[in-house]
This record gives sequence, structure tokens and C-alpha cells, in this order.
Amino acid sequence: MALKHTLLAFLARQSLSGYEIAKEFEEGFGSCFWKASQQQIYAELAKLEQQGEISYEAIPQLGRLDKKIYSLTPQGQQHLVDWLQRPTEPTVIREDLGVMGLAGHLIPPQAVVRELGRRRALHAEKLRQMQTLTTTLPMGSPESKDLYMHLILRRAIRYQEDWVAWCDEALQAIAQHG
Amino acid sequence: MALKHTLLAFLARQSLSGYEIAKEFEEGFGSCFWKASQQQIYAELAKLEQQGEISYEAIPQLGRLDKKIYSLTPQGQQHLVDWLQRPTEPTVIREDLGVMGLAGHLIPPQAVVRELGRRRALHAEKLRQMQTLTTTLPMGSPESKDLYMHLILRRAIRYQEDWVAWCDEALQAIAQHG
DNA sequence: TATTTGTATTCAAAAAATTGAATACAAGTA
DNA sequence: TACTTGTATTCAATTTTTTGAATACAAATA
Repeated sequence: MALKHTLLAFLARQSLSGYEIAKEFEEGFGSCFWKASQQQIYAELAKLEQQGEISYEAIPQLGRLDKKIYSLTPQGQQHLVDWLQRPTEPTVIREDLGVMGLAGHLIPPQAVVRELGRRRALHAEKLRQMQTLTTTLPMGSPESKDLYMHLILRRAIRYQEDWVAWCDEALQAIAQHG
Repeated sequence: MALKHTLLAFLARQSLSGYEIAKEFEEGFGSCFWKASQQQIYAELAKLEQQGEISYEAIPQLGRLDKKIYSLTPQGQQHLVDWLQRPTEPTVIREDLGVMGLAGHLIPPQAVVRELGRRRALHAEKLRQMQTLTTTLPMGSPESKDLYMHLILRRAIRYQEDWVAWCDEALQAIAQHG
């Protein structure tokens, strides 16, 4: 799995608590290329800590449970660097809408059109979110760190744009057909 | 999960054996929107059969194990139709290359460039495969069945095209950056 | 004839992800 | 003050996926 490596990569940029990482995955930069639930993240952090890849500093909170700020250990950094130099795998595609394409003839065309419209709106909204995220990124610095972030966000933006464009294409094809 | 529904959708088009479905998922039309291993498919077919969603006819093979040709039962078809009318979820993205973008500054830029080149080639090859698949699809019939198949394949083609284009964009940005 | 490739299915263990919570308290809103 | 939202972590059961096989034989190739 690579949730492990994704967490290491996050912590390579800055030290964070489980909660902060989970938020990143939910709304922030992480949301454009990795999905993981809060529980998954907490479980994995605990495991990585146990394996000595990361360590934490417990920050006492006023009257509540300690906040654990995790950072990479040298061992964790080494593992991350090793992993980064290995070839990547494209994300696994499991697309419900493809299944609809296989058996869509079993339901009324309006149902298909409705779903395409829904998906179009969904991807357009996601696109908007990604564009907003872009504005929060540090700009124009000569650091490759920032360049890479921009490229990944570009990837996410293109992806959503492509979905919107395809939905339009599909909707038009169905309109012309029927 | 929706491997279940994907299998039902395949069997709604034609009756197939586990082996034939697995081949579809590996190389054929299925490969553009759903990933599943052979074992997963056999296990799921057995489960669906046990639940009465599909049934099989055992075809005795010369000297080898029977081939099981599965078909949808009316119950299975009903479940599929119900499922098809529910809103779809976009595929879950877990993209290793995004992780590289997060922590790519920890490795030499050449390593990043090499990986982008590798991925470009990989997606270009996949694109070629998808384009070949297009030629095997029935064309121009007025059946919505065929229209939908074309649209899904279009989605898969656009996806790979977009990857190739982004790799080029990223490679260029890195080259300009120095 | 020996080896590889293709057809066809099954088993089992381990890893990972999902689902659905519970706990605890602060701060802001109605 | 009651309610909701946000911060922060943890537990447990179940479902899904992945990994790595074993079995069996036909047909094609070397």
C-alpha cells in the first residue's frame, strides 16, 4: 500500500497531527490525489510510529487529549526516498459510470441523461475547488518543491476539466441520437 | 462494493464464463473502467450464484473441468436495474505520482523527469490499446447499447490522452524551470 | 519431445479499506 | 441555555482487495 508513503510524504513537508493530515486529505491538497478516511489515517500513523518511521511530540491541550504532532524519523525519510525512486502505478480505475455504460440500455435514457448531468455538476464543482486551492499555493518561487505542487494541482484540474468536457460530449451525443 | 454490479452488467449483455469475464477485465472493454483480479471475479461469481443473482450452465469440456457459463437470473437483473438508477460515485483516486509531487524535492530532478517519461509512454501505449478497442466495437447502429459503449470508450481515450498531455506539460515546465 | 502459452478454476493468507460508531471538550450560534 | 460545529483521537466489525499460489489439460512452438 502507499497510504504509508503518502503520510511519509506529507510529514516530509511539515510536521502535522493526525487531525491536520485528515483535513488535508478531505479538503486540502491531498484530496486531489489520495483518498483515505480519518480512521485509516490514525491507524496508519500509529503503525508507522510503532515501526519507527515517524515519531511524535505530544502537545498537551487545555483540558483535552494530547495532540500528537508527528514528524519523519531519519529511517522514515530514507524509506520515503527509496520509495520515491521506484516506478509509479497509475491509480486503479473503478468507475461506476462505466458500468452504467455497459448496461445503460436497461434503464430509460432520461435516467442516463440525468446521471450525466449530475456528474457534470459534481466535477465542475470539484474543478472550482481545485482552482481555489491553486490560489493558496506559493507562487513563482524557484524551489522545485513549489513547482511540483503546482504540477500536481494542474493534473487534478485537467482531470476535472476533462470529466466536464466528456459529460458535455456524451450529453450531446445522446441528444443527437435519440 | 460494485464489482458485484459490474459482473451483473457484463452478464446482462451476454452469458460468459469466469475466465471470459476475467479476460475482458484484463484486456477488453472492462479494462477501461474496472480493475479486478481473476480470483476476485471467481469468488464474486460464486457468491452471486449462491445468492441467486446469477445461475450457470456447466459445459463439459473434453477431459477437463466443466466450464461454467453464467447468466443473470430475473432477480439479478432486477438488482442491476435498481442499482443503475442510483447516483454514481467517481472513481477513488490514489495516485502515486501525486505523492511524488509532494516529496519530489527529496530526489534528484532527473529521477522525476525519468518517471514522467515512463508514465507518458505507459499512457500513450494504453491510449493506443483503447483506440484499437474502438475498432472492434459495433458501429453506427441505432441501439443505445452501442452508443453507450462508444461513450465509455471515449471516456477512457480522453483519460489517457489527458495523461499524455499533462506529462508533456509537466516535462516542459520542469525543463524551463531548470 | 520438452517447453511455453492459453484455457479454466479454486484455495488460503494477509493487507487494506469501509462502515459505524464512541469519547471529550471548546467555541460559536440561535 | 440548548444546539451545532470544529478540534482531536480511538475502537471494532466487516467487507474488499491483494498476493501468491496449486491444479489440470490442450495446443502450439522450439
